[in-house]
Amino acid sequence: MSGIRLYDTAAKAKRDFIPRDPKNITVYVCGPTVYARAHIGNFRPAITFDLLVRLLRHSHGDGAVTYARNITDIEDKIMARAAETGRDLADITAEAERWYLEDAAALNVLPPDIAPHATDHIDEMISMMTALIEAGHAYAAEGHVLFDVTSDAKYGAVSHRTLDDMVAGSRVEVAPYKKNPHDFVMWKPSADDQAGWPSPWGRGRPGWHLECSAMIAKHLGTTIDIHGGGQDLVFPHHENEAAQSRCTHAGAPLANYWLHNGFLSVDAEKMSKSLGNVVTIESLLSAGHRGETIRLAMLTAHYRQPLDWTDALLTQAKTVLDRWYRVLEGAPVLTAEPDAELVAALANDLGTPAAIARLGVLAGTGDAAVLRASANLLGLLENDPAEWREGGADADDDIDALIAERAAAKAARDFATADRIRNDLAARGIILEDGPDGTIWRRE
RNA sequence: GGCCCGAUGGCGGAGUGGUGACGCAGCGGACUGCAAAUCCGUGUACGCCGGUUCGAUUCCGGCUCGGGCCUCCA
Repeated sequence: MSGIRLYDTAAKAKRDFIPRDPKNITVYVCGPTVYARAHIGNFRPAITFDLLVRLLRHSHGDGAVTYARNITDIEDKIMARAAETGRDLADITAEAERWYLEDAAALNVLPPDIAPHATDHIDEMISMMTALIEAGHAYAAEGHVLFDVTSDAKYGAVSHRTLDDMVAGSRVEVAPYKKNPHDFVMWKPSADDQAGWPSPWGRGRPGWHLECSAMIAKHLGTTIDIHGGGQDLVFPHHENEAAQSRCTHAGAPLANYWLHNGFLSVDAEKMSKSLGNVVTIESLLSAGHRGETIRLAMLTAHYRQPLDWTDALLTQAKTVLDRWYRVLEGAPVLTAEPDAELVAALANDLGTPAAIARLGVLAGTGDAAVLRASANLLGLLENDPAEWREGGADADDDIDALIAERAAAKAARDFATADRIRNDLAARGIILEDGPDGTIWRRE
């Protein structure tokens, strides 16, 4: 009994988390489609489920969790990018994947145990489609392979909508080769100049939903413990994954718990290219924000709540981190167990706001070891305190000299000179703090 | 039109059937040559209308507003 409770989208309720096997917990999260710089919204699931995996490892042991996060490296957006740039598809995906991993590392997002690529699993996908066709759950038509949603009595169970609901709201043009308007594509034909693979139904490429089902089955098994993603993926992506996998595996569920993170807006508006308000991790980092600041800002809201991304949010996160790091600086680095109340807060459906409030209390006690251990569980306070304060390795050499000069001026009661030095440094983003042991500086 | 989620002080953000956490900002004080940092103190909020209840922000119903999905999307 782990004491962990998680909100399961399919059950519409918080449920006690009971793993299939406490020594082998499986978690799968839909990772990025690699064709461009990822934005902060893309990293909300990455951070959320990184935290979940850290918590599961804490409660069940480091070796008890297998975490997979896929890379979607074949998709129409990627193909469009290749066509418009004339670049090789593999170049685009390799570059974008490298960017994604760099950004993830900056945010203290641990690498998953398994990072399967869609294009490495074409054979598994073809096997799955073949099995589904044989079982009467899918059919081939005009080079496509489609899933027959009417063949699956449980279709709609994850997202809580029925085929009747969908028909009522449908405004989709029905492709002529579909038996039912809501049948979805698992395989589609590729033109000669498009990326494609040979298959029993002709040269083509997989649909997005199929990739995840095939990769989960191969790497994690028929039924996994937790499947995560953004709330926009509930339908159709996860519904379709669930249907394919369930029908391939004689009714066995794909996942026992479905977790979805809420959406992120920027200055109260949806992030979109047309509004020009897409915020990438890279742009925040080059503006001088640090990954840990971004991570804390992201965790201030509960993962299922909407979060509005603003400069004020980042500023507040930086202020709080500065304060916590001050508690660590100068304190001996001791090992400790994370605070029990903080763990309990996280165990309650990843209650990061309560956990962060608890970190504030711990900082107030001055117990650096417990503060550090507890914050580390959230992927925070992992830097060296002095390096954090000075903001990295690019410190200018003359700061110490100027501080000494100011100290001399102060000793001579030449406060005009002392204040001029302090103001000049402030203009460079260097804040001086006078203490009993002399003056230290920190990055603004 | 259908399905789902949300609405708490200046801002961020928990939580609870019965004095409404915590953080940021603000304000007052201590400290400081003055600041910064730190410490102490401090004000303001539960979208609207009904219902259940001795009592609702918390439960139920309706409404309004916002978000997600129904087509690619974290």
